[in-house]
Amino acid sequence: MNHWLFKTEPGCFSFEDLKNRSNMTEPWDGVRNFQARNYLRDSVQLGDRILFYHSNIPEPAVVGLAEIVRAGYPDTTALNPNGEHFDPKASADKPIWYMVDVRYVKPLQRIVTLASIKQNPLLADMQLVKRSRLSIQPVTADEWQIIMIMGGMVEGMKGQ
DNA sequence: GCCAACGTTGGC
DNA sequence: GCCAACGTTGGC
Repeated sequence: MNHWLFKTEPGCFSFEDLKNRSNMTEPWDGVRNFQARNYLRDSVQLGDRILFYHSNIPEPAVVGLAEIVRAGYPDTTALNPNGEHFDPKASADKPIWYMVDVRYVKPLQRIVTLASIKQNPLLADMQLVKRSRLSIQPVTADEWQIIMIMGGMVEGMKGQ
């Protein structure tokens, strides 16, 4: 199983919004970056776990956990000329863009801010630190575990 | 709202 | 196929 970090602007779609969706599930569409697309198309698998990250706010942070409930499939919002994610180069035959479905799991006990991630030398190699603009990022098992500890999700380590 | 980082586009 | 120009992201 792989781990990922998915970024979103909470003003656009937040972790709370995900919780309020039917079945707490939402298609993760509109990704228009090739590197992120490649992850969605080729690497993200059913059951993979997600760090849900809020960007573009005063205190950017990982706020909760989600999971993949459907692996990559064509992002049809690229075919809708009236939608904001329309791409004239995409077609049903060659969709270009891909999406996955994600489901709400649970919030972190404590959010893990970008500032605290940057301060942790064990997380210095995280994509979030090194390539901050990428909206879909792989997270290693070690990094995941550290975030879980920082987020108060590991028994006996709350309050650290 | 500024600006650095960086991905994408397009002229040659 | 190089690389300058341009657009977007996202932290601050």
